[in-house]
Amino acid sequence: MSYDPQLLDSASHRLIAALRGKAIFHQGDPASALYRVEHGCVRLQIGDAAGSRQVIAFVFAGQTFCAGMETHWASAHAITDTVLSRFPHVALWDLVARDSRAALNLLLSADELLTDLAHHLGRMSHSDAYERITWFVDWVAKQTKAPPGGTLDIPMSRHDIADFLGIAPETVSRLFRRMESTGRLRRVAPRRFSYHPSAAACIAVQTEVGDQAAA
Amino acid sequence: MSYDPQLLDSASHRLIAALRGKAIFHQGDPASALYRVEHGCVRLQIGDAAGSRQVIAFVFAGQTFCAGMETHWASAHAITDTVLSRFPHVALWDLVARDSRAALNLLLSADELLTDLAHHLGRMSHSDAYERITWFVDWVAKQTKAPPGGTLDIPMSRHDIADFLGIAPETVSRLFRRMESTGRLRRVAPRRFSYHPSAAACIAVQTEVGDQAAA
DNA sequence: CGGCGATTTGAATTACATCAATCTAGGTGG
DNA sequence: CCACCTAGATTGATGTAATTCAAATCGCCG
Repeated sequence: MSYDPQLLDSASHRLIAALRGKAIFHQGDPASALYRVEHGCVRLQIGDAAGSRQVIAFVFAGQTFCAGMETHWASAHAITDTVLSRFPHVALWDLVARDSRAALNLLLSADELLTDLAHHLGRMSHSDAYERITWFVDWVAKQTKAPPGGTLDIPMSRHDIADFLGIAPETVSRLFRRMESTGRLRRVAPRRFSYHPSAAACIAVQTEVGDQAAA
Repeated sequence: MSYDPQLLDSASHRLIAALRGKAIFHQGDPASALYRVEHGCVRLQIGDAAGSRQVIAFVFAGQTFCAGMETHWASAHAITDTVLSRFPHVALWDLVARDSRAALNLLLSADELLTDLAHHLGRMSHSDAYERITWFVDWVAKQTKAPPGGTLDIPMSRHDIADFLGIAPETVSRLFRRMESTGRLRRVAPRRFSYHPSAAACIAVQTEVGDQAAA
């Protein structure tokens, strides 16, 4: 028994588009719907009074998201040009009344986000910056179904990645460079790489030897 | 419209006791109930393969908790001798069928934990260790309704606090010492303090002057 | 009283942030 | 179509908060 996004299709909804960088909803605004990403990528974030920003999650095609039942506890922004399905709350209650599986489905999807967040919290504490970046790249590859050896698009800015992983943008930049030197990534365009997950360990050793020779 | 823990009382449940240090459930075990802390304090945590531990939340009297609908994504342990109400899932579904408010109540409580976790994530990234500790102490004071100027019990170990805030136990110890030097806390027994939240800023300045004189 | 885990303290190290200066790509207007 | 322009990205140098390792101390419980 697991989460089934297709179940939502029988609820009333409409497609909406959001251009790159545009807000889908703002932290503090009243919440009235649940969303599913059909195409593109969305960023969920909270901001505090001091102006600092925490990116809570990136949502790729196929995933649903919301942030609060009554008031949005986070903002949502389109990272790329994005197409969304919007399911108003009333349509969801209607669906739940017609199909009891839907209620369980909603609870399971909420639980899924909770689990993700809990594990992300653990990663923030117990992993160093390089481990976080490598995890992040592998995670994006999985979300976008990028094949090993193929092309990997990482559509968000270095700043977004930094605010997600809790490190400085400069450090993100440096660690991407490090991943390239291990052969795990090769840059083919800005925010686009070729992805070689297996190349990590062995080439790292070669590079160390090379570094010593250079020094 | 907000969360109402009392609504649960009309669901079938029984009281259970957990001695200090005992597990209430384990990460990975099948989940079959929701719990409410009647007396004492509970720790929710996840552990990874490497043996490192992330404390997700501390739950005080009056709060409900669970970790997953089907499988527990975290373990729960009693920090002090604890009394719990256990609400089996079947009793909850029964309640939901009788009282439609209950379903919304469950969703709201899940959302509350999600919000807490999101803000905790932000704190871990954007606050330094001392800010985290002061926040934590103030938070425990609020949870346990400790009055300013009165006694504050902080029942969890330094290690638990460290794994919650993502810092080393030694650092926790040093920062508690720092809070004592500002007058915000005075130690009256192990894990028991007298609590002076307003004393923070002004006495901190006095201490700096004193430090300079001593140096 | 003795033992053992929890806590505290100290000294040395380091990973990361910060500050500041380029560099690059993509969009815009002439 | 090209030159500019600006936000994002990169790179280097420097500082520091917090970890780590190690040792002493405390407090609880048998």
